[in-house]
Amino acid sequence: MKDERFCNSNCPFTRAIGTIGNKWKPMIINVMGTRTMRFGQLDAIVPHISRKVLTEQLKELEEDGLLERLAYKELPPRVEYRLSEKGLAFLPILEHIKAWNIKYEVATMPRQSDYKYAEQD
Amino acid sequence: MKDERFCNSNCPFTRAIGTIGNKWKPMIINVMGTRTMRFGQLDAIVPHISRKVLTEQLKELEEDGLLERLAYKELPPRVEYRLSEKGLAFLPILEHIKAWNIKYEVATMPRQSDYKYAEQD
DNA sequence: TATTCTGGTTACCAATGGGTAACTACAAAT
DNA sequence: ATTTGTAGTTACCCATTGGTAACCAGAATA
Repeated sequence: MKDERFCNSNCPFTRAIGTIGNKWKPMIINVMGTRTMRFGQLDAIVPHISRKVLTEQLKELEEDGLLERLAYKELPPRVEYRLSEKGLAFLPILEHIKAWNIKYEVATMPRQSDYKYAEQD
Repeated sequence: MKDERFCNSNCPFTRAIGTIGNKWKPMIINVMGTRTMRFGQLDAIVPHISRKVLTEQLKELEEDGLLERLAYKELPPRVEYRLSEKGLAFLPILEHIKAWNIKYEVATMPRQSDYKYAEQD
């Protein structure tokens, strides 16, 4: 859930953090990139996320205009998600974060045996 | 607390999100900017934060090399915080986020009567 | 007939996040 | 002698987050 105190702030930066300031949304946006993806794909690719949380976060991202949801009236259902113009405009920021981390990170690298989930990159 | 699953990822982006992917750290970094600030100042200026949470987040930011802590051996104690090179390098990213929000935000503005706390900006 | 497939929703429970208030040390000021 | 001021720490407790598993529709497949 979004923090209403932040979203109701008079500061645009505070409002931005209220909107995308958690760990799940940047992960989802980064995974989607310019692709159109279905719910099941996102569930499989976004690391460590559960269906419940994915559903919540996708709903909020749609409400905030970061992504578009296309539901096909088929059975079994098919739903496709893709970033809106606003969402796409956020991608370069995520690239900066990645570059920043690569440049400055000093922490020890994880052992190969430490990770169990497939991730992009 | 940081999410160890994220911080132990083999993906640099995921690790970055594990490090700064919450709402408090971007807020603290943004408030500090290039200034040197004392604990009490941060407590007063960072919106909605409590001393307990501020303590935790400052400790993690220091551990992750984003800021430096200077404790003077005086009474009453004086502690000063300022961003490290790594922390300063994160500021442009926050500026991008602010600009992104100003450009794309469509949500309704808060009524003046809605906010009670002084904030910078 | 039973299973599979998809994109959810729901109930239940455990873990985490976060707020408040009290407490600390000790010097300086009142 | 008491209050003030700083930068926390701690205990206690409530609220939020998040995980798991079960369940749904309804057509296609075996």
